[in-house]
Amino acid sequence: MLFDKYFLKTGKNYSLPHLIYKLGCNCAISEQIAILIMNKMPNNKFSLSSQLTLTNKEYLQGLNEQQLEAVLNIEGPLLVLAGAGTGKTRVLTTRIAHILASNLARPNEIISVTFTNKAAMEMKERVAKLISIPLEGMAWLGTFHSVGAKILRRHAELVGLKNDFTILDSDDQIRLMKQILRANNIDEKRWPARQFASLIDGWKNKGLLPKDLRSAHKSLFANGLADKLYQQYQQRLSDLNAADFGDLLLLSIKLFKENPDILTLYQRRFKYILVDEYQDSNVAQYLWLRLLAQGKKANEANICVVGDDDQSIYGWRGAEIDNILRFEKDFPGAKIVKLERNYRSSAHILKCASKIIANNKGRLGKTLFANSDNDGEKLILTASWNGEEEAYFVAEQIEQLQREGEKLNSMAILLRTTAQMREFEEIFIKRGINYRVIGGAKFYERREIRDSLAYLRLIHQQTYDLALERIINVPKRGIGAASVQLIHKTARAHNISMMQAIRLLIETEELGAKQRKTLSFLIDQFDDWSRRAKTTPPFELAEAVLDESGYSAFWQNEKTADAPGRLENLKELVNFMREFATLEEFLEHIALVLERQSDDSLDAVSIMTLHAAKGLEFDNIFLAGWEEGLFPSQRSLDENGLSGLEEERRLAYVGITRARKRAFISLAQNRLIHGSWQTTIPSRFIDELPPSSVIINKNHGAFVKESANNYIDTGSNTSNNVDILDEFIPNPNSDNRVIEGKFYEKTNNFTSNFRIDQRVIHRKFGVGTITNIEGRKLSINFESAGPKRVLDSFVKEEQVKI
DNA sequence: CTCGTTCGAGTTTTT
DNA sequence: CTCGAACGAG
Repeated sequence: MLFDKYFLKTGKNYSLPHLIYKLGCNCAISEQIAILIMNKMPNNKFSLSSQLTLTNKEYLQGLNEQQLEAVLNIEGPLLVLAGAGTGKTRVLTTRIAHILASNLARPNEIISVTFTNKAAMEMKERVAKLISIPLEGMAWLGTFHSVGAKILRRHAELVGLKNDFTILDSDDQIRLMKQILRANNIDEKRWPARQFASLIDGWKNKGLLPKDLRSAHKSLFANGLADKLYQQYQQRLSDLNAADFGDLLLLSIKLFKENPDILTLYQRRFKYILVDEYQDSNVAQYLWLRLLAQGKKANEANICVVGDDDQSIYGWRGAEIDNILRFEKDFPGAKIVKLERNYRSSAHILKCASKIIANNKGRLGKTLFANSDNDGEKLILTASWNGEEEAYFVAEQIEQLQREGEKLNSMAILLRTTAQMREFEEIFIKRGINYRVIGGAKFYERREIRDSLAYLRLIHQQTYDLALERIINVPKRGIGAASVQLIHKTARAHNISMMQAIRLLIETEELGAKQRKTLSFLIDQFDDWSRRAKTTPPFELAEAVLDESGYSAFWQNEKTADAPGRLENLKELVNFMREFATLEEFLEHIALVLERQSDDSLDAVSIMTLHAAKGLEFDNIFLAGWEEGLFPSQRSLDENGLSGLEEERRLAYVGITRARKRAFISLAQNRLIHGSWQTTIPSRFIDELPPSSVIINKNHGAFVKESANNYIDTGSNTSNNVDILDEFIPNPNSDNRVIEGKFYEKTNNFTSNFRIDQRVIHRKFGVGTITNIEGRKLSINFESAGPKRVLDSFVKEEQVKI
């Protein structure tokens, strides 16, 4: 390079501005040189500050050396290994800002992909904040799937679709699958549609079309018919002008492979490729990226991937940790930047996380170090008698933190399984601690939302049979399986949509008189709605449809505990639609990006799975259920052996690194699993914690021993955590245990936190009012079910669940 | 066609 | 235990 020559020839330490002046470079090039100099000079004579003065770009302010290196190295392949809490998003967004500000590409010439809508949104907003460019400019910043869909829509006809193809949700997918299995006379008991759907999903994640299946794949389902069924499924999708999630990438790959001219078009267009959370990418995503990057030689590809091999926790869903491990091989000469300065957690917390993850083999190897000098608080380890007491401990601890001035918003409970959530919800309701459940059933996966969307899709596109099947008898109209079968048969026979088939059938005698009348009315309604859709704003239309179809009334009449919540969700959906000018525009976005943002204006503890916690951070983290079999999960161990264990360990790493100030790990000695009590063994991960950063809490029900100190600081104690813990494992025969100095009896004399005249909700009986309380037994007068006596743990206070 | 009952299965789930 | 799907009686 020119610079190399110059530098070697002069051998002098010119000031950077001087150098640049001499070389007459423009600003963007000069930054490259700054980096080169930094690398060339053994003791880094050019300080960071001189570089900043030089570049004088305010968006670069405050980046550390590694971050700056990741941002400024824009030419050629780059792997950024970003440990937890090291400013990964900041690097990505600043890098985009830098490319744009240096006029190296226009916004629509940068493709940057993420896994979640949330991450994509955050990036858009942060880029816009760094440099003032309009958000719409970043047309190719989005999730893998939304970008894939965008490309696919432009060339749909080349893969057997029309450009207005529908994106199927997993519900529709299963429905379609069932039809195919039925048509092939396959025993649905022995070969469930759900299982086949997940198999196909797995194949699509691996980039496999039906023709690519090997016999080992085929034999996994229906005695070797798997490829035929998969083929039929793809054919049906094409007939329906629909694609499932997997297709968005798989068909894009197919499109690129079969049409090199189109691929070239995109390779030229995308001057820079950026990928977030690369450790979570699967084979299909890898192939897709590689095709796009192949416009240039591998060592010149402008592809920048950011990720953390230690946070790869989606292997069970097809993510290939190998993608990140072999990036250097795929792109020879790739530069690797490690971000290891952690701005989030205290030193003790980082030590715990690092010690655990160090037990994994095959890592790229990073060591996080804390940014502050203060070691912070040690991790607190607590054993409880059972799950209920564990939740009790957490609740007490939360209240204690609250008394110390911590907000509920600063706390989160991270669990391995969703099944563990119930116990926490129950105690929080009893104690009046606000909480929110993150993840779980997604907004768009809820029945009421899917039903509403089916109506709207059908209004937009009357040929969308799957939607019609979904709502033809919702609310109940007296159109049962027999009628649907007949409609189906007629549609197939004439090769028309089901809606068309109904139009034919209501002119004949084939249906019962009642059904004919009902369907005729329904058809008229849909025609009317479709007409109105052209002039009415979407939210108004939706409101009218939900009302006129009787769908809202259906939930209003339903007296179950969740009915009010569902009505709330419907309102929310209608509200959300206000942002859209046309129904089409709304539906276009809905399949990929309907998410409910949580309301942080309310102070509440968050409850979520460890998986859902990735990317989030809280001051105070509770990690519950650290028991062998539960965490690490037995199934992971059984099915994936060592690699399964390592993924569980990464999950532990993710969990601990969510904490800024405090982390609490807890376990229960006994746990109710599938209805029977099991004695547990503390998780092996507990043994992997560094004793010098852990405190064992014996001020809890599990610990019968009296002691002046509430905690044992293991300090430099050589014995491992579990041995120490063992000393304090409770006596199973003792019913009375000490919690925070108070006498707490396990069962009978428990006073209920409910009060007479309080309004409560019961899972089965619905809403009612408490008339009497005896210990834990409540007498309740239910509005629909009448007076009943139930245990307090079966009812919840009537309130809108957040 | 609808409602009630029994039966069986049971991590994690970014799109 | 606790949810859904499947089946049989009105």
